[in-house]
Amino acid sequence: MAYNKTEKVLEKQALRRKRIIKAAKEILLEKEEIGKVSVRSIAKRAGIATGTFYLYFADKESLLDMIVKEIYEELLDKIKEARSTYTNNFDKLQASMEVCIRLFLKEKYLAKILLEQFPQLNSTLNTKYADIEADLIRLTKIDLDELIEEGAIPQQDTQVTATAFVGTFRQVILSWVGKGEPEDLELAYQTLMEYNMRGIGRK
Amino acid sequence: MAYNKTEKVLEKQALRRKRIIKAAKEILLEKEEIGKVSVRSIAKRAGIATGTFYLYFADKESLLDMIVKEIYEELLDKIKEARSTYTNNFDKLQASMEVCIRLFLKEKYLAKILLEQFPQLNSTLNTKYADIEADLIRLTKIDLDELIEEGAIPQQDTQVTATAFVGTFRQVILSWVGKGEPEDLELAYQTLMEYNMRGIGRK
DNA sequence: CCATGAACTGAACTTAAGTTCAGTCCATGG
DNA sequence: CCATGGACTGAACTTAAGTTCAGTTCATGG
Repeated sequence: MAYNKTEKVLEKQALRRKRIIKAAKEILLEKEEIGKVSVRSIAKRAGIATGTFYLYFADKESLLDMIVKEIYEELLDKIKEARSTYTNNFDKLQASMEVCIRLFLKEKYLAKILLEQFPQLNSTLNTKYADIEADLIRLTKIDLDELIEEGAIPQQDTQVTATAFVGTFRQVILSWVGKGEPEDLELAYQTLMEYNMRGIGRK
Repeated sequence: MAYNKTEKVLEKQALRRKRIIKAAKEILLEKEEIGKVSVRSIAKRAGIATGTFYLYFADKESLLDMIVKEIYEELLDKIKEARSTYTNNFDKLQASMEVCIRLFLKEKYLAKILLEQFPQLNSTLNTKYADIEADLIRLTKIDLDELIEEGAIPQQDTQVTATAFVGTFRQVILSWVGKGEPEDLELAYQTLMEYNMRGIGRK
C-alpha cells in the first residue's frame, strides 16, 4: 500500500536538500579547516537531526562531492558564456580569466571553498579537485595552441606556460581572498592580465 | 642526587629525535592527507613507544612545526647562497627561482611536504605555511622593486606581479611533482623562466 | 653491585567525528 | 478519522587519533 509523495512533500524535500548544501557551504566558509566541518554541524545549521542528513546524502563525501561539482559547473558555464561573445582567441582567453577573477571575488566563498578548502582533502575529492585545476590548465593550453597556430604568439611549451598562466591566477586570487583585495582592483586585474599576456609572448 | 647524562646518552637522544623527524617526514610523503599522519604511526616507524614521542616533542604540532621550519630554512639558505654569487639583480632573481626548482625536484619530498601537505593544515601551522609563501613573494617583490629602480623593467604593481611570479612556480613544480617531470626538464625550466621574465617586462 | 632517578613503555583515557537504528512523528489514502 | 508506511530524530555505536601515566627498564654514581 505504498503511498505516493505529493508535490508538497517533494518540494519540502528538495528545499531541505538545498538547505543542507547551503549550510555546508556556510560552514566551509567559516572553518579554517575542511576537516572541522562535521555532519553534526551541517545538520544543526540546516535545522535537521544528524540522522536525517543520511536520508539526503549517502555520506559526507557525497555532499562535498556535489558541492565541488556545483561550483565547478557554475564556473565553467560562466566561462563558456563569456567566451561565446568573442571570436578572437586572445579575447576568449582573457574573457575566461576575467570570469574566474570576477566570480571568485564576487563570491569569495567560491574561491575559499574551491581554492582553499577542497585542496585540503585527500582521497577521491582531492583527486577531483586536482582534476579541476588540470582541466583549467587543459582549456588554457588549447587556447595557447590555437594562438600559436595563428602565429599570434611564439612557439612554446604550452603545457608549461598554461600551467604557469593558471598558477598566477590561483596565487593572486587566493592572496586577495586572504588579505583583502587591492585598493585599485581594476588596475591590479590589468597588471595580472598584462603579466600573462607578456608571459605568453603576445605580439 | 640528580645524575648527569653522559655523552653517550645525549647522543642517543639526539639520534632518537632525528629518527622521529625522519619517520614523520617519511610518513608525510606516503600519506595523501596530512591528517592521516598519526603520532602512533610516527612512533612505530621511529621504533619507539607512543608515549616516548612526548618526551621529545611537546605535542604533534611541535614536531610538524619543526619540520616546516627545517625545510624552509634549508630553502632560504640555499637561495641566499645562490644569490651571493651574482651581482646583477636579474641573475639574483633567476638564481633564487632556479634554486627552488632544483631543490624541489631533487628532493621531491620537500615539494610534497611544503607545497602539498602543509597547506592542508589549519591553525597555527597553516598560518606558518602561508607566511612562507608570503615571504617568498615579499622577497621577489624586493627584487622587482630594485629592478624597476634600475630601470631594468617597467613600472608595475610589484605586489601583484611578485604574487603571480611565485604562483607560476608553485603551480608548475606541483604539476611536476604530481605527474612526473617533463622529458626535457631544462627546456621546461627555461620556458618557465622566460615566461616570468617576459611577464615582468624584462627589457 | 646496589639505590636512585631518569627514560621508556603501551594500555587506558579522552575527545571527536562518521554512521546507524529503534522509537516517534507525520502524510497518505481509504 | 484511523491504519500504514515513509520521514525524521537523536542517542548510541564505532572508529580513530591525541595525550597521559602507573609500571618497568635502564643509566648513574657511590
